Amino acid sequence: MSKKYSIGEVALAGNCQVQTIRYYEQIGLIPTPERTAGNQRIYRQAHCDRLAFIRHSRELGFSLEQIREILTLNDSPNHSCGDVDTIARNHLADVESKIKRLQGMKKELKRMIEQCAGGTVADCRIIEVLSDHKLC
Amino acid sequence: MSKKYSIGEVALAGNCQVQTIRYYEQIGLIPTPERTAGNQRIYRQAHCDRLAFIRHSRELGFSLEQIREILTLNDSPNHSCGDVDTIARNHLADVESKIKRLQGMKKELKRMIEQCAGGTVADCRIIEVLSDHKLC
DNA sequence: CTTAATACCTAAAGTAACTTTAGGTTCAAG
DNA sequence: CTTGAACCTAAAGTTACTTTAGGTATTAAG
Repeated sequence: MSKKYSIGEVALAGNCQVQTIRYYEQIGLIPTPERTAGNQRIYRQAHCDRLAFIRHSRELGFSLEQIREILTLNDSPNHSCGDVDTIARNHLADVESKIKRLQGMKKELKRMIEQCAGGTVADCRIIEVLSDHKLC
Repeated sequence: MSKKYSIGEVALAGNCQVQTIRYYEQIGLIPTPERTAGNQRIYRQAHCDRLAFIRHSRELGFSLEQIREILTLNDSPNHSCGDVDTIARNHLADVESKIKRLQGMKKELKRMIEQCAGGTVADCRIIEVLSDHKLC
């Protein structure tokens, strides 16, 4: 049998809180683990991998329902990859647009910091710059 | 006086729902607007700009409290620029880290899409790629 | 001028994805 | 064998909205 891990160890490795793991178990995203004689959860490598996948996907901006979808497909692996592909492609477009806008914001913040040296907020024009109005 | 807008027009321009605007008003992020004789909200350009700023910032991942902070400074423009500078610098660091992580995501999503080309999920390495386990 | 379809109003409850709190139990070090 | 850290459950709280329910206002059509 593979190595055993406590919930605390798994949380540390998965970069989340202990309660978050219990929450994922509660909503059925992670299978119920074995328990010790004293009722404490015992995890194995497979649990760690699954949690890592979930946490990583969350950081990539997938919703728990999207993740559940992918995991379900993965759990019954005779599905075509196309569904996953569609989800990933949609997300890629989203990520690229976010990067673009953040780069714009970065530029503006830098400009602000430079210009801001010593005046008052009246000269700062943050909102004007960032609201970027076209409609209305 | 500047042009008047209904809440529906402002919502459309700001890319959000009508209720979201009322919510922002309720939590004090947007000033209470004038009303028609029949009690309906009337907005001006300044409201639209403020909403655009909020929505834009939200899309870029800032919390309402962070946004409130910047707006508060902006609303009392006799603050020294030092306050804004500090906030701006913090935001800049935040933005830069967001960009970095999004670029990581982008790379992985692209890799996912490539690996995913046409097979069944059994051949699909997404989960392997995304779980990316090192710890545990 | 009246009617019907929209768009608007308030207040309250619901949602996602967690986090915090409260009140215990178990485990591991000394 | 004790004590402090880590674990347990159940429930309530949080953020940023969205949905629902039950009305009122505005506007285009007849």
